[in-house]
Amino acid sequence: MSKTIKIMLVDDHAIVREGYRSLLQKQDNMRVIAEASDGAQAYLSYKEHSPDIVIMDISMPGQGGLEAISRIRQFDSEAKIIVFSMHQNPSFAVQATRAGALAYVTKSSDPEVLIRAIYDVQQGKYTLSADIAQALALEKLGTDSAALDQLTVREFEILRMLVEAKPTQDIADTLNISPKTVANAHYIIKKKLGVTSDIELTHLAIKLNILDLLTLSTLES
Amino acid sequence: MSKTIKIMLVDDHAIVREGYRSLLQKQDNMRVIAEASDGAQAYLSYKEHSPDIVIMDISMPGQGGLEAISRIRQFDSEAKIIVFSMHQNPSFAVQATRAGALAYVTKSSDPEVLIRAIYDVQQGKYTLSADIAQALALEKLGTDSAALDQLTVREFEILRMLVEAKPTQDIADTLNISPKTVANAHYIIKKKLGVTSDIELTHLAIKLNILDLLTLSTLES
DNA sequence: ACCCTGTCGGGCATATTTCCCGCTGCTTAG
DNA sequence: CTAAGCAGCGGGAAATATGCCCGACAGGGT
Repeated sequence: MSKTIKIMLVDDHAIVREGYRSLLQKQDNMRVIAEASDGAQAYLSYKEHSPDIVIMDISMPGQGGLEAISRIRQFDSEAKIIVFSMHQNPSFAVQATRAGALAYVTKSSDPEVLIRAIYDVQQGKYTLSADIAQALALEKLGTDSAALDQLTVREFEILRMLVEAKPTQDIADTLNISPKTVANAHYIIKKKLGVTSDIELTHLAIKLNILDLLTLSTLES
Repeated sequence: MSKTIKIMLVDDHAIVREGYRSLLQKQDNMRVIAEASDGAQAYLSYKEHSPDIVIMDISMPGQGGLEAISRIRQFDSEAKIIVFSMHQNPSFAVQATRAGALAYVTKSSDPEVLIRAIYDVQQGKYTLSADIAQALALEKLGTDSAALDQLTVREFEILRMLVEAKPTQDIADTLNISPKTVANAHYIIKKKLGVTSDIELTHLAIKLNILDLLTLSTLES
């Protein structure tokens, strides 16, 4: 434990970065050397600062965290990235690790879980927070749809944008690919998930907690 | 600036509470005197500590923040509550203020916006973060929930089946009309409601409580 | 080197959407 | 009674989207 671990924080909420910093300052062998508030910045900042560990949120505006993880790992295949997410859905963990993350910790975990994960990842160990590990285990037991895990990282990302009702053109723009590719992915996604209409697709997204209902509902009154 | 402002924090993510604390410590006239990680705790803790200001997240497990706000205000109609949420959706702000919050600040705002809100609320002023104020203004010019009244009875009937992902053919069969008519109605409905995709249509249906989520969600965890 | 998988997009036949139209039947007002 | 208006029904035709195919290319693993 002699060497100082250099850490980069990526989260679009300033208050959360404040929290990380405050938390990590209490560990005398960790230092926050860089921060970013979106995926694109994260990539640039990684190249500039070469941190030992990246702590990254994956639900960020624009080109999200998964894309950033891929890009960073493409640049440095040794990059050690911990995903720190609000999503309890194990499929997010699956996609994150597929994109190249070494750990997945939920924000509802105790702060010490994150600290543990940093040490583990530093030593090259893979980590899942307890709640996710359990959910993943349940999913394995055949229960419900691990159907999402059939999707590739890219497809998953496109799916998330699709079910937020983003127009094909917008998706193509943010991912810098052709609308035709998005349309093809759209088709593949429906095929893999076994649905035939966009409405069914949306239902599925709700069931699988990809679509955050809280962002839409809140009615009655 | 003589009196110290006593603050209670309510957020289910420990890391975010850490962030608040770190941030507020920098203000020498504010002190965090209590914390809670869910709505029920928040209510009990409020009664015990009588803070000057409550900073509350509203997307929490269980009975959530809105419920907690109502309960607290029922107990103390002078309670000063700031909602600090990740949701940019203005209807959250509407709901929050309806429940009795005096301010709504998004987590993507600069930390200083929260500090400002604390001072404002302390003086009884109502505050919205800039992004929400704008979104709310836009919403006024745009869609409103009475859009449904534009639909004829038949159209409404077809809409309900559509958003349940019933195939066009099935709808035609149950209503004893031609699939072509259903397709036409489908088109008219989207046009009247001002949406361009079926995914948007489904979102709208959820917002307007046409689609009964309980029939598909099976939520847990 | 080789295969395998993921990503990207062109091609193209088919299906759907979009918008127009005309027809019916029911109400309401003049 | 009669015209006007609206709901419902569905055909036609052009514009788009979908479904499914393909080939290309890059990176990883054996």
